[in-house]
Amino acid sequence: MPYAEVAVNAPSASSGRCFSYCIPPGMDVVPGQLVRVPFGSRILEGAIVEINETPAFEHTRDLTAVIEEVPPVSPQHLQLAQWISSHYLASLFECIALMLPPGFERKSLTFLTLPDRSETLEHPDLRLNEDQEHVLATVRDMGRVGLKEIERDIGEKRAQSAISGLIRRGLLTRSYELVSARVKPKTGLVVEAARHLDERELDTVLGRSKQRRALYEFIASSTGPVSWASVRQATGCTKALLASLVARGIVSAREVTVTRDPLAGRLVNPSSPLQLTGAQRFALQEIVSSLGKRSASSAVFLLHGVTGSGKTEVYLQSLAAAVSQGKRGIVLVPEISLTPQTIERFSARFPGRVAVMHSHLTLGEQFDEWQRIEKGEFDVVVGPRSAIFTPVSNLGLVVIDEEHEWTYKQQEPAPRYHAREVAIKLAEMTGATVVLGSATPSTETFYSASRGNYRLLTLPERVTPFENTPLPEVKVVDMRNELKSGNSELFSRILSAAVTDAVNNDEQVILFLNRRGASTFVQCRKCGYVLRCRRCDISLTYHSITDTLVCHLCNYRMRAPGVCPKCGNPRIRFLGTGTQRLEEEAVAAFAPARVIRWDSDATKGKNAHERILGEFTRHEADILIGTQMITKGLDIPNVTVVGVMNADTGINLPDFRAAERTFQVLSQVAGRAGRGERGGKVFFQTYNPDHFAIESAARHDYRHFYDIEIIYRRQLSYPPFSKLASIVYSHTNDAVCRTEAARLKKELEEEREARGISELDILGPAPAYIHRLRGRYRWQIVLRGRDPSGFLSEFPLGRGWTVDIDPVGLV
DNA sequence: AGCACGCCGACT
DNA sequence: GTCGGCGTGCTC
Repeated sequence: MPYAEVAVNAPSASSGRCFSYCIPPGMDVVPGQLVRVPFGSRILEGAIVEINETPAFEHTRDLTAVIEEVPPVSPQHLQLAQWISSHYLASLFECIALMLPPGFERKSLTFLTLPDRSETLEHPDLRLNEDQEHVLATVRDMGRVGLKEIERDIGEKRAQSAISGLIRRGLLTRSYELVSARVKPKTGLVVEAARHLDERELDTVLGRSKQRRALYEFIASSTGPVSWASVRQATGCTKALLASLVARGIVSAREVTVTRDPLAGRLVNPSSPLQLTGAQRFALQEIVSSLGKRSASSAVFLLHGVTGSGKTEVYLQSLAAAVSQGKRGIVLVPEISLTPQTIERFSARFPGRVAVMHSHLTLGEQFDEWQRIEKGEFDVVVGPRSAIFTPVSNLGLVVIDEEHEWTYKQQEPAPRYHAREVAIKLAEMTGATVVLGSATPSTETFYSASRGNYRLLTLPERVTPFENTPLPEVKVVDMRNELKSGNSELFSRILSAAVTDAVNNDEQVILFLNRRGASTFVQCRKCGYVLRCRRCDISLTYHSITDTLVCHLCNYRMRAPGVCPKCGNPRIRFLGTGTQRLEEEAVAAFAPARVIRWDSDATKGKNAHERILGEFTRHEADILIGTQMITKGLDIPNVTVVGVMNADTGINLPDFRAAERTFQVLSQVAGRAGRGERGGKVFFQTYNPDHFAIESAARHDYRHFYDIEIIYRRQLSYPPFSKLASIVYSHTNDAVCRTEAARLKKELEEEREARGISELDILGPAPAYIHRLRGRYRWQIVLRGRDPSGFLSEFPLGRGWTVDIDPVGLV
């Protein structure tokens, strides 16, 4: 009698815990399959992880059923899910769910029905309140009512108390139903002429009906089968008319599965490989030679090349090499750069063989794309971080473009995985090669490359249509001097002059506003000094209610100073200029230049991105104002001036990666200028002209940045010299939250001593950077050490705690 | 999501 | 002593 170990979709079945079930005779199951299982009083979904002759638990119940709509998860993906579950401390079922087709819903709906025996209904001394009468009447009328509907009627709280009262008295029963597949394959009617009639037959078979004749002729004139939907649209005929033709046996009609293809109707001109530079050729050779090797360990390459150095061409030719060996590839790109241009670039090189996974596709399109990947209809899958989980068999190559991007880390909900780490793990299991590409690699990745864990491939030159266009010249503008000289405008004099010049010459300008983290820190307007935590070296966050400065890692607090502690200046200001104000000031300062704004407010609605971008590309506007969004994929030769309004706000985010982020963003913005033959100028307005992140970005010098950054990381033992884990407690009451966090910290410390672990710092508790979220307060503890994930895996956290391993951004 | 269990205060 | 509120943990 075989038994199945099942990962159940229940919140308390956290981490990798499984439950044992008996496989009833006649039920055919394999590991990786989705099943329904009895769990307490409910039926839940689960995934079979293992099948054994003996159960791991004595008292087993039977599996209820197999969920047929979903193909079993492959053994490799199952293994990957287990790794994600143990490393990121997420429930195994949630991790397996990452591998399921899009649109697979895992919701359980509750329904209310009357009990079978209805004699209790007539019981005389049952006193019911108004809500209960209402619920009972509704259920009597409808037979079966969804819990959601009752809740909509009388509110969640009242519905629950009324219903539980009724159930206790035996007047009502509750049942559950699982919605497992919200999306289904789409079918459509296809018609075809069954046989061709000659002139003489036409009249005898079709009769005198003109309409009938027109419909037949339309169908007969098309070569092969056509969809009924298109025929109906063209002829205006009804289904009854079609039926009369089918009945006469001269037209055949059948239901077929229709593929919802996101690339349908887009004609691409197939592109051929481009001529490579020496460095590109070398990189390609190295990658291709690793493809052939069937070694157990993975080969990870870091392809480090400045903007425009031709990384994509190396990806394309590496993929082509993998495909020619009968293998397949996955290309991960940050969501924001998954533009039509990117997709076209890949699909042009592999016509008809590229799958696109994208959150902007309809669920139906995602579903069909996924199914076709599973069937092996594609050689290359392009998509955001979740595309790493698509069922690509015979994986040979994984490309992660812009590997430093934080969008590769899933934040919410769990599992909070990093697609880069998952890809490396998957490659390790499949023997695939990984190529990490970036102009500004993350410090961790570059460190790995410098240690020889990854192989470093460098593309030093820019390959643009105008041979060897130098990187644009960057001018760092010291805003302290502007203030001293009496200019308190947003635009420095030099930027103002450059913009005016460009507009007069019929050239275009991009003004970039770094909005992230603005207005949370205190900065001296004279010397640019920003207060930082002495222990954690992250900037202190200003809290206006208490007029204090707080460190969000270790909870160090101080009263906000009235004068600058460094130079004594009383003008300590709070930054925060919106894109709207910048737009207004730009319109006023550079009239009659045409200004458009591109930020998350301006791009609400479908195709807004493409519309605004198109407008600017066609030179219907002279100045483009934007935030982070404009740093990606904009490639407009006519842009000759790029101004960064506040280059240093990013530096002051309370995040140990703030300098790295700033460097990356500035480098990317600087790459937006001078992509045409006229070259370009870039201006960084800043209060910190000497900061190494700004300096290195201005000099286009990654190594300079890295060499300094790695020293700071070592000094403060931040990654890559340690690993971090952030654990957050959230509660509606701030004091409860703080007390619980303090209690857990003590327990963690005791556990650390008990286990004799030396390399583990426990920082905090401190209020989380977003202290209040959706009405709940949040406090966090940060663990820093060699293996915080391993430490926490044997230390179950109670209710209300969430874990984030290797957190990115404002934790 | 329910149900059992256990702890604590108010009452017979 | 006993009833019942609710907070906590378990469901193979």
